[in-house]
Amino acid sequence: MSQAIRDQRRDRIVQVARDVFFEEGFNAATMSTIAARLGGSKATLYAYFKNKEDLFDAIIADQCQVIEKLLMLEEEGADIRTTLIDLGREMVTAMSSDQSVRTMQLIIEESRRNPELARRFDEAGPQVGTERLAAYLAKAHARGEISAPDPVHAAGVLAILLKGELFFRRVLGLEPEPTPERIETEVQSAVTNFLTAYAPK
Amino acid sequence: MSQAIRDQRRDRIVQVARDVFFEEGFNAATMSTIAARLGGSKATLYAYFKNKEDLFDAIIADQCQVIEKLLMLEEEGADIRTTLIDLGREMVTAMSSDQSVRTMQLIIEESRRNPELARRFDEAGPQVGTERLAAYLAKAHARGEISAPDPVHAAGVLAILLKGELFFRRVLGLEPEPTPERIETEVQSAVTNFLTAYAPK
Amino acid sequence: MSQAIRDQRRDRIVQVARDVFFEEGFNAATMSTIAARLGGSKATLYAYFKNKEDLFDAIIADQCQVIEKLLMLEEEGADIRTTLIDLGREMVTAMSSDQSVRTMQLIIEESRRNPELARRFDEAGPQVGTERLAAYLAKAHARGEISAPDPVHAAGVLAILLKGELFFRRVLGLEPEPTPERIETEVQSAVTNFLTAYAPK
Amino acid sequence: MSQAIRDQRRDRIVQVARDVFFEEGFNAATMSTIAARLGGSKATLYAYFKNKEDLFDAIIADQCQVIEKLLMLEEEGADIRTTLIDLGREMVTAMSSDQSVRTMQLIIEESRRNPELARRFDEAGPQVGTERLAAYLAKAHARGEISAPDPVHAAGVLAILLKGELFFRRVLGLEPEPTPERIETEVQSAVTNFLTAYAPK
DNA sequence: AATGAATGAGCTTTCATTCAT
DNA sequence: CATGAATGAAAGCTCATTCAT
Repeated sequence: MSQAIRDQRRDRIVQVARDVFFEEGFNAATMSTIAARLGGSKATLYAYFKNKEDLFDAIIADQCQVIEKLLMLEEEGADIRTTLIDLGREMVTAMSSDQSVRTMQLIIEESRRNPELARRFDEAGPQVGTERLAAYLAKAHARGEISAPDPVHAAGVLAILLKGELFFRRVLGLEPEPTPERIETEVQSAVTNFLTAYAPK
Repeated sequence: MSQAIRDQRRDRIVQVARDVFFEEGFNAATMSTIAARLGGSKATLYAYFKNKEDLFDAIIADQCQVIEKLLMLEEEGADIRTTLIDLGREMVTAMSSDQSVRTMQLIIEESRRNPELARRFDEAGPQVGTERLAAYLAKAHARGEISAPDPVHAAGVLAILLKGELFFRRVLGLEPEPTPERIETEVQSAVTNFLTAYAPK
Repeated sequence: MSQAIRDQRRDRIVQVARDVFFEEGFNAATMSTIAARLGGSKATLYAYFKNKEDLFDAIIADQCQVIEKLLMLEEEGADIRTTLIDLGREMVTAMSSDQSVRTMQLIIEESRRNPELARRFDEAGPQVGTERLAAYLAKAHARGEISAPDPVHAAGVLAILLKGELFFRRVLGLEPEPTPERIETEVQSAVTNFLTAYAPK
Repeated sequence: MSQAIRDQRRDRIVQVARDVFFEEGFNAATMSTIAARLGGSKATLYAYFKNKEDLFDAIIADQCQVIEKLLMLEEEGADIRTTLIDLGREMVTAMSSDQSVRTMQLIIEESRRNPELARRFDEAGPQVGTERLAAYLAKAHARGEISAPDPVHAAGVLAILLKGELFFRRVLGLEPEPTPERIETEVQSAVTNFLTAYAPK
């Protein structure tokens, strides 16, 4: 019971700290700010997390889970174009969300200090997406709908076409979160290009 | 004359400071470290740059110029595949160099404080590359070598295919600087995909 | 009955706290460490002792009792040299034990904050020893075995000869606990010197 | 020239810090207090000493020098009793001065953290004193004035007789700095006892 | 113009101590 | 009564920035 309360409090800390880290970046965010925003004292923070770095890591881990969950949609038995568009929409929406982009930016800021973070993010986000695409493309290839003898590589190409310039500009902070319409356009274009390049011979 | 000496000294500061910022990141790099490495005093630094932020901005501006210069190669009159591979190799080499990647990472770290930096980097690097591709693609379309009625968009697609997963992983710190062989493979794959997708109808 | 339990619990606290204070010193020892080692909570500690200082004082008081008990041996009717060696061995063993030396070190660390501690230690340890020596020397003087018209002063001299450089170096942390052989040598030398200096005229 | 000023400032820091450490002990003394007393800022302190421990070590080193200087008196060609009294007076005065006693107390407080300090103090103070006594006693033995075939051991005995109970009580904080009269009494008593014990056979 | 020295402000972290349960 | 959680206060240390020379 007490453990439940502790977990609940811990979650609140993670939430608040995430907001502060998102707003200010790792260095500019101070434990004082986080404690103040929490309405508690710094010492309480340290009762839950050994140090600032640990707290930060916990937040990134949490974000990785959140992002992983955004990629859970099951593909339907529709035709390949519709399916890829559905999968693509989901991926683009997830990866270009403020949540995901800001996480990436923080990870990049800290990647020198802790390269492990980037690895974990990659496994929870981009790689999960690419794997799911690869699985589907393998089946599509088997069904003769596309010609992708190396489905993993093909998935990489599709993934990058989906991310596109948009994602790149997002990470640089040059673009706001895209509207669903914008996402739709990007995804359509990406899938079209992909299907043309990988059309069955 | 005194001005020439001043400019020379300033350049040296920029050089040294760039090394330190690259090695340590914006926050971890201290004015003391830079001054020590320079063999001068901190006060001298402040005689040339109003503050740390200013110095950093100057370094990014300098890097933008450097990167821009890396993209100056003139395309030859060879066939389209060869030409695109040449251009692509140049772009990928430039964009995935430690120089460029580290610059991007620093810009991302500071993008909240100064979004203008990202804009300038984009204009000096990625956009220059894409524009040159667009110009060439327009001509190729006119010659009927590809079907790209919107050459700017096509250039965006080619650009992203060239950057590929590699570039993202580079920025996340997950990959070392690629070998020329690795670059060659990536470029070939990207150009092949592009030419298939944009083949003349 | 409840009081008995309380006393028992208190004793355990004193024991554990003593270990921690001995290992870490007053400042480095934290109430958290003590509570953790105790398997209880800090608040419990405060139910038994008003504050850290109080707890420390209790430990020193306890140590004084322990040390006092080490000096309880009754001297035998043997010849003076044998008797002084027996008494001396006991004193040196007691005073140069880790227990006693560490206590002295802690007292010295805290002597500015609470000079009373040193007084109590002195009364429980060194003074007790000296008094017993004085009592015996008075009798020996009466029996004409030595010439010590001021037996208290003579006892002081003997005491210091017994402690010797060894004790001094022990307190500075320059020597480990002496072996029985080492003690024997020191005691013999001290008693010899003493008996020569205080030989009956 | 600038170095001279730096050294001067450093000396002032050592002086002030010593006072604070003497008054408060290592742990209770804070860098803030020292800086405030200095009229400067903490950062200045850290420009001269890497950290608190370093500053403390410098102070102890300085005190060791001071104490060593107190033991520089050259013994005269007077008779042995007078000479030993002169040497003894000097030793007791030096070793029981507040300066020396407080230094020892601080060293004891820190001896667990840095046992090296105690060693250096021992070498600068007590050992120097004992060595000088040993040198003189060797000569006196050669002249047949005393019987001390092992002059080093004899010097140890004399040294401990000189320090006496007084010194131990000083270190425990039980006695104020002794008056010259008190010192005289102690020294006379010690030398008398020593000369009786080591009288030529 | 260049420098060595100085500093104010602030950061992370710790700890003795106290409540609410 | 015992406890887990919370905290105010402070400590050591750092750094961008500014003077005095």
